[in-house]
Amino acid sequence: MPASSYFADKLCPVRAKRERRKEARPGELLDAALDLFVEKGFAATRSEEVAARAGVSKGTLFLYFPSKEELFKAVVNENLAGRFGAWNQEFDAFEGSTPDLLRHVMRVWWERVGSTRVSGITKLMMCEGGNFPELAAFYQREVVKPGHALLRRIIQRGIDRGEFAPVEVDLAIYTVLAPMMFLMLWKHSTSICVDREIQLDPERYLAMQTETVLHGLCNALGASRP
Amino acid sequence: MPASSYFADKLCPVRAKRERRKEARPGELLDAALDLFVEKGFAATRSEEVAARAGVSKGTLFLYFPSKEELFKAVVNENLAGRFGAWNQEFDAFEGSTPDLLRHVMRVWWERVGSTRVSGITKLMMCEGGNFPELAAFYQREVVKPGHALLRRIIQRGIDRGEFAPVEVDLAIYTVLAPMMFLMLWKHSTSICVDREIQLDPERYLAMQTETVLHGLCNALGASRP
Amino acid sequence: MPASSYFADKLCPVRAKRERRKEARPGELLDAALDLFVEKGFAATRSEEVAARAGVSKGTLFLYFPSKEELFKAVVNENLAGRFGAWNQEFDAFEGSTPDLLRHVMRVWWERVGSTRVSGITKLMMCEGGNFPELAAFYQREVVKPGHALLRRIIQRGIDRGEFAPVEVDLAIYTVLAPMMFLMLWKHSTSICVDREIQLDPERYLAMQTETVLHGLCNALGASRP
Amino acid sequence: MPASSYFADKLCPVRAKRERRKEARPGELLDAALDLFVEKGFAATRSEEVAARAGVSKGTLFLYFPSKEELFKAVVNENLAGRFGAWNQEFDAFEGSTPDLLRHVMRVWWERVGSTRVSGITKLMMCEGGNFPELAAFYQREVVKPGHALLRRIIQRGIDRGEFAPVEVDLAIYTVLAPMMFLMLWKHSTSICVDREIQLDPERYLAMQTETVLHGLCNALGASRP
DNA sequence: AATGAATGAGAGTTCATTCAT
DNA sequence: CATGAATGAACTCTCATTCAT
Repeated sequence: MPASSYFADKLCPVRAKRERRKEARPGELLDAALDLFVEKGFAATRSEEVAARAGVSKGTLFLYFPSKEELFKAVVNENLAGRFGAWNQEFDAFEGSTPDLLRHVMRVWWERVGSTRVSGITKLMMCEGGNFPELAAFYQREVVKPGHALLRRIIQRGIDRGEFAPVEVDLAIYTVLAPMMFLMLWKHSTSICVDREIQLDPERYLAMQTETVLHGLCNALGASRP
Repeated sequence: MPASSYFADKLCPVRAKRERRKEARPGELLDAALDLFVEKGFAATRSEEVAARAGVSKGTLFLYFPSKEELFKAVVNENLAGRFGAWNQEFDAFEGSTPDLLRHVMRVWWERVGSTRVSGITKLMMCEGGNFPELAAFYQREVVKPGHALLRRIIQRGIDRGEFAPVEVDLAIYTVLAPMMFLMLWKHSTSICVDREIQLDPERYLAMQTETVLHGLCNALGASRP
Repeated sequence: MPASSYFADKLCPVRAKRERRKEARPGELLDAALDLFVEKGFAATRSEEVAARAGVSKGTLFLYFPSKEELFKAVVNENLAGRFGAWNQEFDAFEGSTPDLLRHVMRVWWERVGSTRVSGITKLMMCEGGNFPELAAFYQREVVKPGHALLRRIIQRGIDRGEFAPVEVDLAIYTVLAPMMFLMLWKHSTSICVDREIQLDPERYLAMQTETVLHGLCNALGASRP
Repeated sequence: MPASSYFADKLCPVRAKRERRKEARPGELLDAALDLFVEKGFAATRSEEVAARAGVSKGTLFLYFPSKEELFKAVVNENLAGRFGAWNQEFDAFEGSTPDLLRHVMRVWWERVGSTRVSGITKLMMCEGGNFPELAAFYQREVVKPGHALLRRIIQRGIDRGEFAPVEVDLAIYTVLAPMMFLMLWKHSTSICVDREIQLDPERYLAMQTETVLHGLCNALGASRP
């Protein structure tokens, strides 16, 4: 579970209980907000409920976050935007083949994002982005762009190393993205599934799609119909 | 574009202006409602705005539909639920191979649903179903179930005719559904796309996925892990 | 059942069915209105429902009565205000003792008003008069005043003939009125009664109260404070 | 005037202004609501007006009472339902004869209910109960039943002590109730009274009716016609 | 720092009345 | 005469945000 990194968490060994709670506040609020945003969406989540779930009063929420939109942005930072630095470093350090890197990336993505609450944020943005242009712009800038850049570098790495065919990179990004996005939507759209989620095994689905994608990338299937 | 079949439109060459408007009203309202529901979602669409777009006043809307929820249900009936009868007939009459039938179905689906406003309804249900349980139940019953049944029959046809491997049918349904659902989401989540939709050519994407799926169905890839 | 006397009902032996219906319209509307006003009250009765019960359209109602208030006034005229003329004549012609006249009046009132739907109008005015000042004024003028006058003449007759003590007439009126009004309220307040109206036998109650009142009138109990 | 006992009012000598207001709010709102319900009835009273009369905004009202119906129930509790406990105790402790007890009860009822705004609630229920079934049921349960029980015990006491004839108790209840209910209706139906309420002196009316009722109870007049 | 009472714009829905046909 | 489609003001209830304490 990501700790509160949006608000400084300077380490300090000795700390009174009261004070610790105070410093934990933003994190608790972000945690509650993530829960509720994912469960109900942005518009349908009431500020008061976020506060209640974090164990504080409505007023306190607005003490830390000047508006519901800013709260949402903080949630995005905490759980997605703020983590690209580490991810980029991690993947840059990868030493194996690019197909293996891509397999690794998709597995890791599933573990850290896809299978967690965090994937609900992406679903939320797809659903409500149109109604909250400022949030959409923020998400674009802070999540979509870095995410695309990350994938672009990987694909470019494959092309540069001769492991991938010289595909059109911007198109290839979406080939990789598509199965991940579908899984997120699926996972959070319980209302549309018939008999609980027995039907779709996410990990098998993802593994299969990964291979399909790799097949395409290695053989330039994405560029022309066979 | 589907004509108003939800409300009877008996032909009658001579017709007073007022009366014609009356008969056109439900259709106009459903049309406006579809637009707005797709654009903003269910909760964020204001009844008055639907009325305004149809060129009538707030009160008139409630003359035809007793509540916003019923309006939505009527939109679903008009554009999805009410059309399964014809689709079933059409596909039952297909005489070629089952792989060709599946290719036909997916192309036709794209033409008539996926590429039109109607796909926005499915996106909407995935996004807001959780907040409107009655609508979710209605959609389940009137759209999801018939849709699954339609696909199930096709897949079963393939198995029966020895064209498909004896895959687990309920699982296979989702393999077919996945790319269609992804496309719908994608199309209606402009707020998340970077530079307009240059990036993803839906028809190419769909064609490719169709072949992948068919490959899986014909070789039972979905039945056992490679 | 009082026929439509508010609208002229000139007798005419031969009449086409269509035309008769036309002339019956106002009466049917008044009848429906009486039903609904008594059942739901003035404010809670919807114009459309009155029309529907009379078998005509909303528009037709407003063709005969320019507003809901005028409709109500017509109902009052038809069932109460317009009948004082006949009642006065009838009671003026009474030849027995004044106590017997009073007994007769109260019995007759119960038969023609108290026990019928019409008593609901009085209840309605007591309940909603405050919210509809114009109706209250109309009812005052057209029903309360004539009613008081009717009773005043009877009581005065008793005094003049030496049958009643020289009571304060205006006070005595209310002594007579009270049990009648209570009965009306009671009859139309089913929501407050515990086990259906088994408990109160209106006729016995009225008979008893009549004797009590007569006792008071004959012995001037109402005339001086003890 | 009944103090706010529906909401606890723990005494606390020192109190910040804001907090004092908060504790007073429910009482102020109930007070305003009683005023307006009595003046206009339930349906015709607008929530916003209640709030305004209590000196707060629309929203504040709904902070304390989740709906107009609940507000009404609270008013009933505060002014009627919640007071039967004390009344029962008080009357149980009475040591005189049962006729004196009944005289006392009726006098006390007039002082504490009949002559106050509270009697307007009963009038309101008689007028609008039919349109608001849930309120009617609540009033039945919380007021009518306890009220009947209270009277039943008194009448039974009289019979048990040989002071009353062995009348049918359930019928006798209504004999006692009738004059009280008439007075309430009368008092709140100003719109029907001719020249202000000069005409009916409630206390004299009640005293007279009390004696009539007692006469009946002591001599079993209620059981058979003389 | 923390509270929670208070606000008020805005949503869905109802219904008396009008008027073109 | 008769219709019923259309209107729009009015009503109840919600919730993000403010601010005195």
